[in-house]
Amino acid sequence: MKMYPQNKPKTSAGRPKKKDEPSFFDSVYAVVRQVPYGRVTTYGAVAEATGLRMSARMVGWALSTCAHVQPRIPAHRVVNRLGVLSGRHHFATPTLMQELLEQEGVKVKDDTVVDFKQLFWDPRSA
DNA sequence: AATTTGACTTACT
DNA sequence: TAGTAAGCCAAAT
Repeated sequence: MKMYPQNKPKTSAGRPKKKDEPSFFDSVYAVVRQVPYGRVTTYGAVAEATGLRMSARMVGWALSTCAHVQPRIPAHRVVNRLGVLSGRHHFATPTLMQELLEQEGVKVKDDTVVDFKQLFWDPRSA
């Protein structure tokens, strides 16, 4: 059940196989990197920003690979549409994501971002 | 090569 | 109001 990629995906951020064809992952990374400090966004919003609109699942997959990608992606700023830290268990430690958020001034309670609606950052408003 | 799973979301029953 | 179904695309088994 370990769906973790042993090898870097050929479409990883660092090595796009096609120069003129930005991969889905690259787009995700680009968007997530644009998330301001102390703000959060959702998988759906990122997916929409990348053109995949509702394929938010892929955003999560892309972020799963981001852990070993060079330009470290602030994946802790990406939560599901409810503001829940659904991906916390994919970090180095399950509590890392929450701690990172709290470090940035984002209050997290019960694995959910407090005032998520206010802290939500829409990629389209970049 | 086909099937299953996955950091999700929306819509229908 | 809650539960179930489908959609999305890619990687792993």
